[in-house]
Amino acid sequence: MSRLYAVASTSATGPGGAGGDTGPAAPTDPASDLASFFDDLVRCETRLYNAVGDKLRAEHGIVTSQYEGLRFVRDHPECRVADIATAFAIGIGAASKIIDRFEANGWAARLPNPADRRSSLISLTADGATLVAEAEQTFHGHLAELITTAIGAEQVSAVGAALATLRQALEDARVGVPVG
Amino acid sequence: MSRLYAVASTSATGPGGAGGDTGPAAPTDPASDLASFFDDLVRCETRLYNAVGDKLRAEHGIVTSQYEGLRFVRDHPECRVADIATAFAIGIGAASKIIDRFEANGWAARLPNPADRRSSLISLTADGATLVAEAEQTFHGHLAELITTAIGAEQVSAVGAALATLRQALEDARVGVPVG
DNA sequence: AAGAAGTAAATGCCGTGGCATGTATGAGTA
DNA sequence: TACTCATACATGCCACGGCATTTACTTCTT
Repeated sequence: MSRLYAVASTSATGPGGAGGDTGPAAPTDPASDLASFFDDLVRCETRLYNAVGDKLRAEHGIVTSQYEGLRFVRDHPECRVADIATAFAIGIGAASKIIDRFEANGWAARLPNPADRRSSLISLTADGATLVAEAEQTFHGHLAELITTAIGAEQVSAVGAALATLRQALEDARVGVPVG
Repeated sequence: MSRLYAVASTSATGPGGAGGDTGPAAPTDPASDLASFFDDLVRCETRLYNAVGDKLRAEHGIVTSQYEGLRFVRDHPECRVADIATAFAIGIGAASKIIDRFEANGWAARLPNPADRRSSLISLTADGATLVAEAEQTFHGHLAELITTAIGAEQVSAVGAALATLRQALEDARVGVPVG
């Protein structure tokens, strides 16, 4: 027998969006709206993250989180472990382990921090730089394929702007930062 | 000293690759745009997911993924393990283990499926229904607090519509579905 | 009917992140 | 200096998901 997929609450608000019909009663219940928003956000993120990761693994032997970490270290040379944790809203321990693996793979190195011997300055090795440069091509290409076939460039811009605003607000308020 | 946070957005064309950029006043390089879009999407998702999870754990002893699973089972009574895997774009094994934990906690039960003895029909117990109803209040309240203080309702609608479209496209194309 | 092939999901191993704890170092104070 | 407190990180244990494998059942083919 046929099964329902992800019908759930969500998307039901429909493309009409702005107008918002919603059949029987309330035009747009704010709580439902936010729940749908969150749901769609999480589902899009999961699938895009998975799909890009599949591609990155197949072509470069890394996954999305590693790609993101490599790119961050490249763009922030001599960063510290805590910087990585902050940027990705993960715990310090997790960030430390990410760098452990980068070092084990020869992609990055911890250099002594002369200003503070508790921490290290992290930078990519030549291998790491090569890897991330190659992976970036794959990443951009596949992302474009996935997104632009589904929504238009102007929607990407609009959503991107709103998400950037939201992101900034969450970061400023230190929302959703793990403890350790 | 204090370190930069996640600047990444559009500035990433840094050293090395400079080459043929579109120029200083053209912030709409499609590849960069999509990368920023993805980055902001992932960061927003992570922080919201973490923040809501903190609240849910504090007040109900569950985390976001469990809340989502409970809500799905409530909204899809007699669903099967595969339905859960499909809805959340996770593997069958992971979905099976989620239900294992729900059962262990007394929140859901596997009932025999008369139409196919390989699978079970999953439904919430009374405890599970109570829990998800309570958690839903927390979820909605906290989500509203986090989002509406950052972006306006019309932006939520616009972004939500675009994300719903994207989500639908990704689901239709079976993008980002794990194997197992 | 019998065998082959496909499907649903349970299980094991592994990698990864969260959280708690431990350890070294730096900063502040008397 | 000595003492206290805060910081930066490393490490250990646990929970969870991906993937591979296994088991039970169903469906298809002949």
